[in-house]
Amino acid sequence: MAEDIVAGVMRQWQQVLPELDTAPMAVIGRLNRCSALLQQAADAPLRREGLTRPEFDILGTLRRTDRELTPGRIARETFASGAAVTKRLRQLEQRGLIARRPDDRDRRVTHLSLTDEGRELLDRLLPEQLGYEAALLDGLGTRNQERLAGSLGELLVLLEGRLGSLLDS
Amino acid sequence: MAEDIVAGVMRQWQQVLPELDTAPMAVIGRLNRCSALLQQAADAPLRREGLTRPEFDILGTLRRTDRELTPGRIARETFASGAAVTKRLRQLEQRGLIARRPDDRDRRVTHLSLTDEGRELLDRLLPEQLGYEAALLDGLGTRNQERLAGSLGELLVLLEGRLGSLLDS
DNA sequence: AGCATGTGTTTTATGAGTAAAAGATATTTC
DNA sequence: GAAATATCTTTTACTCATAAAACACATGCT
Repeated sequence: MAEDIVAGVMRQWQQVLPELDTAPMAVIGRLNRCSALLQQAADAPLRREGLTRPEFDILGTLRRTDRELTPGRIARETFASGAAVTKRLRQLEQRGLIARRPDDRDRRVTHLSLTDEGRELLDRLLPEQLGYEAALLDGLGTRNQERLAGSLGELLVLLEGRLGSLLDS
Repeated sequence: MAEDIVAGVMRQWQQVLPELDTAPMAVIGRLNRCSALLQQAADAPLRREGLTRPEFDILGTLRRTDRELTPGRIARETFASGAAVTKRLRQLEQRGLIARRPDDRDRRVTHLSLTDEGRELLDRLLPEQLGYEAALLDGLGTRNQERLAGSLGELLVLLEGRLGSLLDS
């Protein structure tokens, strides 16, 4: 069983400051490091199509909600700022992957939807992307993946809940 | 047991594309989301001291390796670009937290170390930071944290190993 | 000795993201 | 009906990170 980078870091701390409780690093440090590596590694299929991950997320959001969405709604759904969404939408529209439709009653709002081309690209790319990600996780073992997914789910619920109470600190 | 955001997204996909295998999302999607939330939430003690997380990492790296390091070495150790390290070192030096020493023989290289002030700041801040992170994880349960740390360690070993073979794709 | 090579650091140019302000228009209130 | 208010989108200004070029110098080879 090889040692990962974070374990090495924790061992270093133990030698220099033996009384330090480094336990949180085992979870948070590894989590951040895994995320960084995955984000760098896991988007290869997307990049081949000239899409960034946030752009892909917008296409996916439109596909899975299966209805028109406003820019503001997309911003909330993808946890991005309005400005970032504006830029991505412009880019996606220029590529012909999404289309705008003005609202009938409220001229401030526009509704976005996938074009046929956009849907075709996504439906082709998504299984490929998921397959690639599955390959990255291969070697963990199905049982381990399930446990990991479960634990992360609990943690995520915890963190989402705690977001509200973070305004205090 | 509440449902997390990723579970909701997976359910949406299941309704629109029932044959899609969304299993990787359960791990990778949650992992990325947790990391994003943690990075936003977990650095509060640092920010109070006017330090960014990457700056804090540099101080920590110097402290735990317990010897002088070159900028290049720090860049590799903290997974940052050389340019980013240059800027952070300048900032930390101006604040008097680190000191430069030119190499005796090779005038290209400089050696960096913590000043007394830098070490004092870190030794005060690190336990506080770890305590804060521990509080964030509280509610998961010790057993769950250990399992999570173990699974993430395995995944990390896997991903680190796979980094070399990523040049192929 | 002198020149090429390699290594380590810093600067420059560029791109991406965000917060805050601006712009546009509907809705509410008086 | 007019003015204030609210909401949604887009633009602007700024920060931060990176990649690539530029720079500085030691080392190795001839």
